[in-house]
Amino acid sequence: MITQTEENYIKAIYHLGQQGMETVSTNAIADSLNTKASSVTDMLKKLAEKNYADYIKYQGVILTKKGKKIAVGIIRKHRLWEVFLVEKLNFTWDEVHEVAEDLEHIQSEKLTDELDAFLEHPTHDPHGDPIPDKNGNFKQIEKILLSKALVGSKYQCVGVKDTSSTFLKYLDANEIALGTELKVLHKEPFDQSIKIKLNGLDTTVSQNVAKNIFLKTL
Amino acid sequence: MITQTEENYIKAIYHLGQQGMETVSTNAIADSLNTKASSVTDMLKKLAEKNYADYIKYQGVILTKKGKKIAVGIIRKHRLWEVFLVEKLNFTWDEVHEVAEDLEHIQSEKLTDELDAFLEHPTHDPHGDPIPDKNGNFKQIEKILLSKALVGSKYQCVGVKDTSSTFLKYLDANEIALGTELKVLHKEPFDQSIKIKLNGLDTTVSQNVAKNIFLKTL
DNA sequence: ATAAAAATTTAGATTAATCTAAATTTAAAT
DNA sequence: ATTTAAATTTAGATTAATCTAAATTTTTAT
Ligand SMILES: [Mn+2]
Ligand SMILES: [Mn+2]
Ligand SMILES: [Mn+2]
Ligand SMILES: [Mn+2]
Repeated sequence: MITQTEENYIKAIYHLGQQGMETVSTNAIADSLNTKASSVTDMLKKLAEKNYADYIKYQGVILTKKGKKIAVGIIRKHRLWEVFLVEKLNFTWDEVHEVAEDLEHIQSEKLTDELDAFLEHPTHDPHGDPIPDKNGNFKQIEKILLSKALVGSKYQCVGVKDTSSTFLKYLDANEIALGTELKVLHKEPFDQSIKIKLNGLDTTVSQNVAKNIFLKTL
Repeated sequence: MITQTEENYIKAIYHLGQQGMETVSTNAIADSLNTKASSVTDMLKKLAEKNYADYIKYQGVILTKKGKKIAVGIIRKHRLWEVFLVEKLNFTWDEVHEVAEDLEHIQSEKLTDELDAFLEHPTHDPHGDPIPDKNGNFKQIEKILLSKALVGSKYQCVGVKDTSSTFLKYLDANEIALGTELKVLHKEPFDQSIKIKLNGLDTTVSQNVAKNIFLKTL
């Protein structure tokens, strides 16, 4: 039996460790879950106790195979629900994350698999993130951040890092969506802002924005 | 802020009080939620404290207007999800209740209303129970239990009281479904079992079964 | 009207998740 | 190599939900 709270911690560890391969610090988890470090320590002991994670005092935590499997299952559900909300229930991409945060904890293998089939086995969620299949497999496509793109090259927008409503609404307002093509015109040395050609016209985005847009080379 | 547990208690009180009009006893709630009476007492104090219910020590509990509104909202979600699972995700009517028990607690007005629209505003769930609309309104159709039906009369099956998987599977095996027409042939005085004509042939059902099938007079 | 039975509440514990403040360990800086 | 700072853990409390066992109230039966 696994609680919703345990699931949220496991998912956070997975994401912070980039697929659960790296060791994750107590404070990083506390920040990402908006809790205090002492609460995290308590939970890490429990997760280790239940064999979802390997944890060494003061040294950080890393998911076990069992923990990774749980994480991928939750992420699969989260992303499938996001697709459902956008494709079937008229949600916009900035509205889905919060609701999916709860729906991802519903325990029913049949529900998940039938939802997957109903949506015709989508491979990516509304933010461009890949959806694990029933066996937990998915391929991360080659993508780079706009902040690391090369001046003069052409790219296609394939994902976002920040999925907050404010950021996604900013992208909407500036007509940046998944699939949008752009060319990097200039990178300002002073503040790292980037000028791009987008839908015919020139736009400048801040470094903060550039660090949250994933691109694929064209 | 309302917890999932509080919601489950409120729903139970609503159902036990037949739309929350009657006073409900501590033990009745404990039975229906599989908890102990002492736990119920604690929760009743809390529900009263939060103005979801009026509670008098030793005298029972009844929902306030605020409590009833919560209850109807949860029931609306529960039944909409049941329709979704059957209509869109290939669940059978005996599989939906358990999952809906969790889905009913997802808090998102947009989700509920869009789901309602996506399903084309269904009026009844897979067990024949009416689905409250956005304002909490619904009409209970005139229905009687098979156990109280008149010998010689014709009826149509419009609902079930027990929604357990075992009971619903029994009905499937005996080809009794919503919409099925039947005629009451005989009521056995000894054990209250009832002989009915169903799909052309004669069947006998126990009193226990008869007490869980709702009929509409034809 | 009493006594016995049933229902309900209280008292005292337990488990999960969280917090603040203090103690400890590790990392960084002189 | 010390000292200082940062990160992490421990100690001790708190809130929600639950339980068992004991006490109280209400109901039922004599
Ligand atoms: Mn979550
Ligand atoms: Mn997403
Ligand atoms: Mn429920
Ligand atoms: Mn139902």
